[in-house]
Amino acid sequence: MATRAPNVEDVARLAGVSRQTVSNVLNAPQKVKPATAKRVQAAIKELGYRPHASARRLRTRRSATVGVHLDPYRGGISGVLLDRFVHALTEAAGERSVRVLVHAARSVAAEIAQIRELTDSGEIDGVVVSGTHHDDQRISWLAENGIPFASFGRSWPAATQGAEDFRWVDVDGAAGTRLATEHALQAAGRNIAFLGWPSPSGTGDDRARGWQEAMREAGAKGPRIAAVDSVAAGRLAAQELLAQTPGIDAVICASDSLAIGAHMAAASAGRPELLIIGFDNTPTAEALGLSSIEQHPERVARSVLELLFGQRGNTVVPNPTSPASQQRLIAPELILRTPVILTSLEQ
Amino acid sequence: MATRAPNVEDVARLAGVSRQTVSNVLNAPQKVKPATAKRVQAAIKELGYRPHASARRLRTRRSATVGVHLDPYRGGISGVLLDRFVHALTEAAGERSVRVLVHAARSVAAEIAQIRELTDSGEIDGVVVSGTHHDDQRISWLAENGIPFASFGRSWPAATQGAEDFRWVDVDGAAGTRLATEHALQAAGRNIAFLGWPSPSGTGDDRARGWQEAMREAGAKGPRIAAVDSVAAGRLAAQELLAQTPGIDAVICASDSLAIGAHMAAASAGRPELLIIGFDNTPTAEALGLSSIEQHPERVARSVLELLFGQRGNTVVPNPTSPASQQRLIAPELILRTPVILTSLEQ
DNA sequence: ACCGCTTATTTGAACGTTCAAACTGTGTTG
DNA sequence: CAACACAGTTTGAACGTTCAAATAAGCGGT
Repeated sequence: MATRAPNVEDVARLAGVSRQTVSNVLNAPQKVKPATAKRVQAAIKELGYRPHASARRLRTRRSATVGVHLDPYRGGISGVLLDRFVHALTEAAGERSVRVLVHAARSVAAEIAQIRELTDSGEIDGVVVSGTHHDDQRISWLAENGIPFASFGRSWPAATQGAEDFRWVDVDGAAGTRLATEHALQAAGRNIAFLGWPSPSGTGDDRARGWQEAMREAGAKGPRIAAVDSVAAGRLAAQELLAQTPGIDAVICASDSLAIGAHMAAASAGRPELLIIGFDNTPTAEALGLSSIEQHPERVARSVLELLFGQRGNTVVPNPTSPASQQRLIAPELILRTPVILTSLEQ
Repeated sequence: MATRAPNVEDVARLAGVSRQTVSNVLNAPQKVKPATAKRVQAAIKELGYRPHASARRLRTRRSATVGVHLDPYRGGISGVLLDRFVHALTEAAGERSVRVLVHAARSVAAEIAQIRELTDSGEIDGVVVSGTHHDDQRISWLAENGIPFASFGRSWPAATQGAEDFRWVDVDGAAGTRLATEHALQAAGRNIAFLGWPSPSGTGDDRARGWQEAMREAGAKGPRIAAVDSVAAGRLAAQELLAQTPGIDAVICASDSLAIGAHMAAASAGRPELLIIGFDNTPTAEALGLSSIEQHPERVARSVLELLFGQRGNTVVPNPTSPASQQRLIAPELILRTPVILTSLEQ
């Protein structure tokens, strides 16, 4: 028992060839005569040979591994979407033999320090960044240090500072709220409010724009209000909205948290049937039967990997130097549900 | 630009010592005279030296990396707890320089194949398993193949078959439902129902037991009903319960999904104030203000790592051969909230 | 028969680290 | 004072792979 694991030499001996030929069978099969390859494959199978990853990494100086930062758990439902993204990324990476290494840090500085350590020590070849924002330090740092990366989240104007332009995939938030607004115009009425986040917010303003444009095109008008991203804040803001503007026909929200809050407020105000549409399509929205915008994080993950590793394979592509078509917008989808109507009896 | 990264030899030259001394400064400082260590540290800093992980792994035959399987995303809120666990595991691992490699597979067979590949190729030293169940194939396979592992989820009788006993950490489900039941007995009344999952279910039956025991001790009695783990099924089951047993004072649930369903059913039945307590303390329960049992996945993660890697360090401990105290139960906590009372107006 | 060209295969070296053993110097002990 | 223990340090080798260069084999054309 516990005998040494077979290596490339053992396989070579059994197959009657040299080390390098075995290596070629695995890494460049077209260089090997089919008959030879067959013998080698048989030897590999017989011995149960598996290449030692560290030796390969040491020699090739590539790890075929990508680092993903996990944002700290804050409670609330906002983190759920990113977890779905990480899941999807892991699945897509597995299909092309790319490994996913997750890491966590409490601050941006610590995150950067960690990425530096992981790349310097050769543990990862590149990084997937998520949740980019205005003036994102990570982006410029990664670009300056020549570390290959791609992001879930676009380059918001200020973030681009220093870093030319980089590879990103994002969900077309404006298209999402446009879908929602157009549906509401048709199904509920013309007085449609938008409940979003305080400006400036790249993602938030983008989502507001879809509503705004759809309203303008329809010649309709409605109030735009803002609240920080939580159920409680959304509820408060919606409460005030409904009190001041009684004729509201629907509320388009920048997140499911806000939508849930709005739903509660609507029920309190005696309008439990009010059409409310959220964003992110979280399990919570699903549980309550709230309509929402599905981001399709699986598609985002696949695209991010394509930008970072190319169409196929597990070798990272260096950061682009000239602005090429290295950005992709994913079309979201409107998920309509019949809501569980709420009526708050408190207060 | 793009000059070769410094290695141990470069540091040695600059500090006027040998390779091995540099290595010792990093891995066994007590073997090095303080004055020498200081010189070496300075040289390391000056060059910005960082050991190459692959070379180290190759030589030591350890990767200081643990594999974690991500269960496929099924929608619903049940996966949220595991994501929290993965987060916590990543944070705790980072503190002791253990890497976390996530992988995904669509079937148990594929998961096992993946673990085999990752261990054979030396990418991971051990595995963290979650969601153990009756007759869990992974457990026996890991044990048979001598792959170090620890699990979030205990060894349910049938799962132990073949594998003696293994290292696990779990949340004391019975203690959780006992807390919930005792609170309900005191705050709501003596007729308390339990809404759980169909038997046999290791986790589910364990949670039922806490309610059962607390009720017996109080000399109280109540119905036990079952539904598959979804909001819809929970709602249906609770609807029926409330129709058949009008005197119910509270409902203890095996999950937040069931609790949300029960909450809706209660509102429908004109009893929106009925005390309902869920399990898992998901963001959804938080958003709705539902009381629930907090599992403290952070504590679980820390314990799992301690079992797998020992009190400190990043070297895996082999699977135990004799039954030692290699299991831990984490005490859950009852989180009380003032619910957003629901009344369904449908139907 | 020779050359040139391609295809197939082998050989030596290198990636950067740590292990194991050898080698110093310094103090302790009988 | 020789023998010994021991802390501190160095040296050669090894981990398993792939790169780069060298060799061998096949083959058509002159």
